[in-house]
This record gives sequence, C-alpha cells and structure tokens, in this order.
Amino acid sequence: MSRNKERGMHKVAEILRSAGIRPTAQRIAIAQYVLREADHPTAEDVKAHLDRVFPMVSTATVYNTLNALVEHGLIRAIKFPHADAAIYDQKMHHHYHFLDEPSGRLYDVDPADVQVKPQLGATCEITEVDVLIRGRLIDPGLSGPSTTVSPT
Amino acid sequence: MSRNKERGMHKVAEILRSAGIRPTAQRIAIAQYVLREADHPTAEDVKAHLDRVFPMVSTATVYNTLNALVEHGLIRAIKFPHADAAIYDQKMHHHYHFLDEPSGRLYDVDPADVQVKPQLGATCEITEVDVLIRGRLIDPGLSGPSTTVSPT
DNA sequence: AAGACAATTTAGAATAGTTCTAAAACTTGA
DNA sequence: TCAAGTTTTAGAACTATTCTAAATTGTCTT
Ligand SMILES: [Mn+2]
Ligand SMILES: [Mn+2]
Ligand SMILES: [Zn+2]
Ligand SMILES: [Zn+2]
Repeated sequence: MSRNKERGMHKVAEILRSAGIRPTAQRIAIAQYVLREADHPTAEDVKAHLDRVFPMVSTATVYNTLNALVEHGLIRAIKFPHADAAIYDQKMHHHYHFLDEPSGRLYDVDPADVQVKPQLGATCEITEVDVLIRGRLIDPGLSGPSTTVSPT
Repeated sequence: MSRNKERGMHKVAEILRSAGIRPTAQRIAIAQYVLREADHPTAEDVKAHLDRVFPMVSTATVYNTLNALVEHGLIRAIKFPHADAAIYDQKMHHHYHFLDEPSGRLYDVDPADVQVKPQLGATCEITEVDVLIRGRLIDPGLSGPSTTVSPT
C-alpha cells in the first residue's frame, strides 16, 4: 500500500511534500480547501475562500497552485459545456457527473451506474469516454442522484 | 412533410427566410458555409472562410449570424472540454462525437452505436446525456469511426 | 425620387477566464 | 550572512465572445 493510499490520514502539508510540491503557507491553504473542504470549486471559488482564510493570496498563486496540483496528480481540472470556468475535482478515480440544471450544481455519479458501450469498430482506439448527465433533481432537498459516489 | 424536411433541396436564402431570418448577403455567405460546406467549424473558422469569399465581414456579424442560426434552430453550438471555442454543428439530430486526439478532429457518432444507460434512481430526471469519446484513429487516412453518421 | 424609420453591419471597447512577465519577497543551506 | 534559487505578486497580455454606438443599408410611404 502506497504512502498516501489513505490520504485522509495525512496532513495536507504531507500530501504536498510527498507529491513533490513544497508546502508553502499559500499552497497548504489552497490544497486544504480543494482536497478536503470544497466540492468541484472553480478557481474563483478557491480565491474567494482564500480571501476569507488567508491574508492576501494573489490570483496568480491560486492558478499556479491549482495547476501544480493537477500536474502532480492530486486533483483534476475539468471543463463542462455549460460553463466557461474549469472546475477542480479532488476525486481522482474514474467517475461521471450529473448536472442539476436548475441549480447548476454538480454531483458525482458512479460509473457502475452508467453503462457506456461504444461499438465504433476497429478503425479507432478509445482512450476515454466523457459523460455528463443533465437533468434536474426531483427533490432538491436530497443530496443528489441516489448513486452519488461518496467522497474518498 | 414540412417545407424544409429536405433542406438540401432549398437555396440557403430560402432556408433563412423560412426560419425567420432575413437573408442578407453576409448571412447567406455565413449560412452557406456552416450549413453546407464546413464540418464543426469554430467562429474563427467561419470568419477565416468569409475573409476569402466575401468582401469584408466583421467578427460581430459572424457571431451575430451564428447566434441567430442557433436561436432559430438551424444549427447547434457545442462546447467541448478540450477546446475553448464553441463549434457549430449543422446536424440537428441527436448524435455524439469522437475526438481524434492526435489531430484534434471531430467525427460524428451514431447514438445507436453507443449504449448509454444511466440508472440513477428516482430522485432525478434526466433531460440529456452528453457523450464525448476520446481516442485516436488507427488509420488516419480513413474518414473516421466506422459508425460515422453520414451528413443529412 | 425623397424622406423617414427600422434593420443590419461595423470597429472598437468591454468582459471573463486564464496565462504571462518581471520584479519583490521569501527560503535554503553554505 | 549572504548568495542562489524558489515563490509570490501586481498587473499586463491573451482568447473567445458580447456589447456599444455610430455608419450603412433596406423598406415603405409619399
Ligand atoms: Mn462553483
Ligand atoms: Mn475548427
Ligand atoms: Zn467529480
Ligand atoms: Zn456533429
């Protein structure tokens, strides 16, 4: 079992260090938010949060750090067709998303609950299939699709 | 059978008129390109084409016209996660896309060749499922996935 | 054929999201 | 304690798209 298989047990500074990112104060605050507190935040969301909990972080540092986290495999950047800004996803396992269109909120969907079987023949090789399910929650009081992937 | 069921039989000016768009010279040139000649062009592609075939069309008119065509249901605007610019698609029927990552080219995929069956339970209602298949063509000399939807 | 009025087109400014630049601040480790 | 490298920062730059307001074009009435 690799050192960070159970990432939840480590302090964020440890996670950064063992991913090869020097844990500065700004980076720890940003990583703490995207890895532990936020749900599919945009860079703007991250900046807004940091403006509350950290004395002065620049937009450049927010983007630099998010890009570093992506490059070192700690989070993913995803762009959806309904919005211009990228969202950052701390769940690194393969999963899809459900968009509740009235609210704009995203929910994780377990790929086991979506059968995707392309039959494109032999002339192409598939590396990945992106799926975005759009619709609306019937009872927005509930937490999302019944198949929501629980946070790791 | 509606007047434009067989759109290929009509002149582009006719199509515009019967969609409720006044067929100006600029609009005819733009519509001719996106409805008949181009394949998933961006606004920039359309502008570049018009700069060759039309004496001076502004970027604003390109966007205005593309937006009008979208609003009147003649084309669709689609955003994909791998690119910032929207592409415009003259195929209005339900279909998916295959992205050949080495070349960046998009190919249409018949939805009959992709099974997508979300089982999300009763708490949400699905209105649409977006699918983008990413991979690479084995023989880039061929025209795309064997299931490519032939142009209407 | 004019004049009036509306519709269209245009150049350029504005906007949003993100990256770049180059200087300041901080860290490290002789 | 200093030099060297690293990180952070403000603001400029960039891309895709929309907005603004003025010029042009088209239509209708006389
Ligand atoms: Mn958000
Ligand atoms: Mn293109
Ligand atoms: Zn997710
Ligand atoms: Zn298409």
